[in-house]
Amino acid sequence: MKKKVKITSIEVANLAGVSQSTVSRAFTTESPVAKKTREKVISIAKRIGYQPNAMARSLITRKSNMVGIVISNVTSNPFYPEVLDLLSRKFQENGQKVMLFVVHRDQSLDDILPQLLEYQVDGILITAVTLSSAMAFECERWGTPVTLFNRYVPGSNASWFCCDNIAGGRTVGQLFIDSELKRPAYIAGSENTSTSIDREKGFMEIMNENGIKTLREVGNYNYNDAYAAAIQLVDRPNPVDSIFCSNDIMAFGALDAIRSGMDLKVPEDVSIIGFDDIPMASWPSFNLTTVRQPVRRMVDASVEDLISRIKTPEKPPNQKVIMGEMIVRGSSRIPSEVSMS
Amino acid sequence: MKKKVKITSIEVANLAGVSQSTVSRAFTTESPVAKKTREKVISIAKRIGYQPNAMARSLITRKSNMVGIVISNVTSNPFYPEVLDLLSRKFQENGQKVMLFVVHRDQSLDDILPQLLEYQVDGILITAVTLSSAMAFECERWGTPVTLFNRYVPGSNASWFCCDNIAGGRTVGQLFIDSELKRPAYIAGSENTSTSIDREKGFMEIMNENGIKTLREVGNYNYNDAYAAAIQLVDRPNPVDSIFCSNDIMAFGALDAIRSGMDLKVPEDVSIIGFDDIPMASWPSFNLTTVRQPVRRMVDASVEDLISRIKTPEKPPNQKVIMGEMIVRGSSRIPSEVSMS
DNA sequence: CTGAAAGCGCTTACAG
DNA sequence: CTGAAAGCGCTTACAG
Repeated sequence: MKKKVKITSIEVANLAGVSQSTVSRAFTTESPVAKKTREKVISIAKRIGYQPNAMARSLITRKSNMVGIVISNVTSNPFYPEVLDLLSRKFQENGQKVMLFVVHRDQSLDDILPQLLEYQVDGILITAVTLSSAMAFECERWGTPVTLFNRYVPGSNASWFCCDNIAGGRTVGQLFIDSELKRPAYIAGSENTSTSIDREKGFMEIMNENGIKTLREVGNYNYNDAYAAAIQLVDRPNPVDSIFCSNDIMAFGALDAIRSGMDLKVPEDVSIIGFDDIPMASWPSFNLTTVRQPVRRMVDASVEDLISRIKTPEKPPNQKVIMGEMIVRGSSRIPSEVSMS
Repeated sequence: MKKKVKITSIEVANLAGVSQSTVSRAFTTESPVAKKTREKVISIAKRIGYQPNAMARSLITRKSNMVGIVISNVTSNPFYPEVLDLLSRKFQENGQKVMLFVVHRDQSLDDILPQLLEYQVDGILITAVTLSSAMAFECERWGTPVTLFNRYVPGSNASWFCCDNIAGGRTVGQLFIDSELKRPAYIAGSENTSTSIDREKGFMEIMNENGIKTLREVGNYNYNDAYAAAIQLVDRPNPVDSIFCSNDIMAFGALDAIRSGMDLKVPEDVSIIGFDDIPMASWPSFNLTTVRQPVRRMVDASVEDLISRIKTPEKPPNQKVIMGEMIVRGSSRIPSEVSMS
């Protein structure tokens, strides 16, 4: 490969017979340059393959036009690739470049955020990862706004946007009750995530209000653990007749466990409801009743919040909960079936 | 949010009673600094929340320690989130930050690569996207190495690493033949992708060698199109008895179409084989026979190639094809069944 | 509208 | 081992 020869604005200036400042202005839309001068500069630049160096520009303007996205579970839950796709598209539309970090179980945000700050990102969007309040403080000290997607940190001044997980859990509980299901269970995601905790909270509230006892297993937001958990719930003296899984992937595991593992029928023997409404939920193999997360609105809200706080740093953070929607498909008994029988 | 007050190395220098150069050296492992001096500087830096500005550093060192990843299909094929996850992890382990671009159908690489170059990325990794030779030239002119993952550009000096798609297609064809299937079909991915073209090529070679006529539909690498395509192939006078789908997601569509749509049996009526071996392929709902792409080896090879060409720009590009592995599950008839019958 | 000059925050020869 | 100084490639007052 050819030796890297950097072309700078000075060379363009020489070729165009103008000063370096003028070349710089030609590349900034708002700067005052004679139309003819700009055209000449641009055409020479194109010819010799010149483009302004974004590092140098960021250094002097003190904005990088980069945001950091921190995400996890890209591989274990198809919901997050979609979130990432929408987020990155929306940032691109707003002229922000994306510096990406995919977090793994063994990694801590404490190692990642400093790298983002070092690169002077204008803002940070965190999804599917919990932010410690120490790190929240660190970002605040740097003056870098942080927005959380589907997580929250009480008492920090990060913005956050969540699906209304408690309300979602309640809706599922109510549907079970309306369908006259008597032995419900909850399969939790990862124990320490607010999403799983809040969905469980809403679900249990309804069950308690109706005096219904509920079983509980942990599925860690993955297919295999949920598969095993579902077997536990059904392969017992007094088996469960309905399972609420904290996400769709686990619901698929439960579904497969009930049908292939236990040779029972869904929804006749067991009703199953998930959470997310990923595209696969509507496939005939699953046909899953689930709570649809309003991804698009959550993404729009998060990105707009972050961008507006980048523009106006004194803006206070936003914290909003957005309603999901129950999507009834074939994996759960429905109230009308009950009344018809 | 508090006003952004930037802390620079000068302030650390003043507090520590050393020069700014010494502060800089304290943050560079190889630089000569007295151990005590370094410790003092680092501790003061930590206290006041100082970290070197990566932009300024990149400007002078002429390396950004950033690579660009360009990807698409993150949402439509679970194979790519996994690729992205592994790629970004591997780059992180090598101290490279990742600037991410998710490409959509309406977008062209021609708009994206200049942004990457503007930000002075040290190298570019492109996956699931085709690189025009004009753009390949543009990167070469900038001296930025490019590595392709599962794509290739003939005649450019980009590196590339592909699964052996032709061999994979041949293996599938051979399995059909060994299983005495007589009416095979191919469901193509997106028409202009080398992956789909090469898998088809290998498959058709075997069929031609054995004088077997083959049907063909297009599934555009997505579930719904493949579902429709499978119906076409089966709901006809002389229906197909085996379908090779160019990826797993399409195989799921075909599977659901055959079972739920047409009420036929897999593999008794129709054998179905996919390509990728995404995690879902082993779920009981699908239990899919498929060709496993050696993702890990492909990722390792790509990242190592790119990093070594960043370090040593005069290195010639590598272009390698890596063997996949046939994973036989329940969605296809197998030769032994035939011989037993 | 345009140019000369200062400065963004670093790294790194050069000299001591 | 340490400091003073040049310079990375830009943007942007300032003056004309």
